[in-house]
Amino acid sequence: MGKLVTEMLKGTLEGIVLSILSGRSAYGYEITAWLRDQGFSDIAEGTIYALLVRIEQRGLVDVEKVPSEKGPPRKVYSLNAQGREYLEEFWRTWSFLAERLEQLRDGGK
Amino acid sequence: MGKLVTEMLKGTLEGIVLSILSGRSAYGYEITAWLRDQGFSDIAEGTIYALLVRIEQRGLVDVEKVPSEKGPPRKVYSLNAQGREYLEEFWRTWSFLAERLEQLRDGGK
DNA sequence: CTCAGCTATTCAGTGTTGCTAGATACTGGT
DNA sequence: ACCAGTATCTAGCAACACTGAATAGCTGAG
Repeated sequence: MGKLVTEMLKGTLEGIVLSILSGRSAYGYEITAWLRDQGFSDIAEGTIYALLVRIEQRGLVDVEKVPSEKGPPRKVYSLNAQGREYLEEFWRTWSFLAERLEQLRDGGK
Repeated sequence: MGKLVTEMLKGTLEGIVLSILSGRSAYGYEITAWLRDQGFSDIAEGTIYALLVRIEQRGLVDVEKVPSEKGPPRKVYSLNAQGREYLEEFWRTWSFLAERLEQLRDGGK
């Protein structure tokens, strides 16, 4: 991919991560690995950590420090009530945008 | 809408505008008005003009100055071959992202 | 004629976001 | 002791959309 996907991720990456956390708790390293698996090949390590700090400060997730056998302690994030609310708002916004774009794609044919 | 849609527009607004131009030529004021009609209520005037300058500099559009009966001359933009190519790339990237997101939305249920 | 209001474009400054690139820290195997 | 894999954090950067204002041309009301 490249620059195009990078710009598109602005605004959506946050929703993606929250969406992952809505299914199960997870920590940064794990989320990054999972995203790479899903084809987001160039998502930078640091990006996820910075994003997690942000959503924590906004109170969308709860954090728990869990010791790991394989390295430094993990910070495990889980979506809280406020986060769920925000995620719903995210999906509404996404739907709005996706609809308009699909319309444009068909119309532009 | 608000901040959420603003962030999501980063990267997609460009595709939206190119997509509009793939159907017919248009000028900034016209595009802004059309977008507002489509529900993008808070797209700023200046944003579209800045975007048009950008895509012009990247050689994705051709420009023609056309006198207007109702005001200063219009800068009418039309998509050129390079722009069409770029637009296709945009749709590929969009599809990639949209697919992943739909998957997440279903999975997160 | 002048001023308000619509048309039309431009620009400097700001905030948010993801990336780059590196530092830091803990564990286990050689 | 050293290295690889796990795990997190940080400072500085670039791109993009928004804010708010300035500029400029035309028309119709007063």
